Amino acid sequence: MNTSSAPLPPGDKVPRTERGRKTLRKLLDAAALEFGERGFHDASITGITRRAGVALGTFYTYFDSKDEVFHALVQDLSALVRDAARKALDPEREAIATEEAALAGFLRFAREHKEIYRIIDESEFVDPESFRAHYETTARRIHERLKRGAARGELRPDVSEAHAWAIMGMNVFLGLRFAVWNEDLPTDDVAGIASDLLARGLKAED
Amino acid sequence: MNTSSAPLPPGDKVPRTERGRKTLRKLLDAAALEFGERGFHDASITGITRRAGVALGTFYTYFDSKDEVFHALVQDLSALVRDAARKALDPEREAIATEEAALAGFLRFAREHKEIYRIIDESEFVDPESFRAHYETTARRIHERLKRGAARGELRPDVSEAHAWAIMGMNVFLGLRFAVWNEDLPTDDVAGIASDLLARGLKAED
DNA sequence: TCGAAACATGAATCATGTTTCAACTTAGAA
DNA sequence: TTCTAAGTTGAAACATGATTCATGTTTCGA
Repeated sequence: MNTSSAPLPPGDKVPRTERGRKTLRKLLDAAALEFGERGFHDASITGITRRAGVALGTFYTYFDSKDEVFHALVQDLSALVRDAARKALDPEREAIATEEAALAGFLRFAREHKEIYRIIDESEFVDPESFRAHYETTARRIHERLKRGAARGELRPDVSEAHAWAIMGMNVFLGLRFAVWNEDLPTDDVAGIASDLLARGLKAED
Repeated sequence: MNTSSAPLPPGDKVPRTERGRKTLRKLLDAAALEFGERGFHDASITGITRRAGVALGTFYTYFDSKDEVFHALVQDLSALVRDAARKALDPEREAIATEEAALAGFLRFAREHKEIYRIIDESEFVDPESFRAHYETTARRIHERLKRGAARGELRPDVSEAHAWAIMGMNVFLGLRFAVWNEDLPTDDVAGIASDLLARGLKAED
């Protein structure tokens, strides 16, 4: 299910052979399923190894603990989300259209990977450092884009970190509502509404 | 710490005497502390009863399980948040100023009650029904306000559910960043930036 | 003042699921 | 071929902490 090949850092237990790398990959993919489906608390190592088709003990060849897989997983998935969003970008595009494209890409991704969404959300409680890092990095990236837009004269010159967090929150909640919980509106429509909000605000036409 | 007097519904274990009601209140307040500080998983019933100053067994006079206290707590706190936001409202105010006031109230509240923030967030995993209900209710309330603003001609006539979710997401993430994680900007400044975004969008002045 | 219903207690029981470990298999270098 | 490091196995040991319950204590209406 997960095809990222980014080298995961599971402490000192890095696999040394091809077989090892494959097993590690199987475990991570199984963990994504297990955690995504049952949540951290209800997930069990047994469930992970069963899904991965390996014995219970094998798990401890690659991870020191339940918390550690979760951490590795968040790193892995966080990178996936980043890539998905980045793929939707085009530096030529105008600033607000860029945000629209990023959101549209994010929504499409979220629909395909609802588990990922849940896991990153849950990292707030299981692995707070990663959670914080994930959102701070994301916000920083948005802020960069906004500043670039301002420099080009497309956006107001006072775009700030708060604006970036506002946009990110918007995106996350729109994703929750229109990708994870319900798909009653096309992703492009949702992204369109959001970008229109960024462009013109909500005021009635004068 | 919690002064709400809303009648909690802990199943069939409603206290019948004054003493009982007091103990229940102590347990709920203790639970808010324990869950807020350690998260659902790391929180223990022992921790709750210790904080409440009662014996372990007493807990089960009022709740059937750990999940049930958490549920009762989310109901309790969700009502608190609602009240806090409502208090900041004034039907006379113009639509966007109303949203600004609501956010400002929310941010102040979040700074005072960081645990509450965490607990409601964590309900996504421990008590998904309540989580969903909390945000759907909140979004509905925002949407109502927006429609009222549109009817008064202050907002665009096409304000939608998506707008409500966008605003809610904005508020939640601004709360996370500028109330829970860091207080480096006055709540009113943050609310001002957000309301300005709603009013004019991000485009450069023409 | 009395008795029954409420409430409180905390040691003991239980359930669950993580982690260890000693024996075994596989891969691949010499 | 042979040897060794890497990888695999799953039953058993452990840890943790949620519940139970039999025994007091308190409250309060009659």
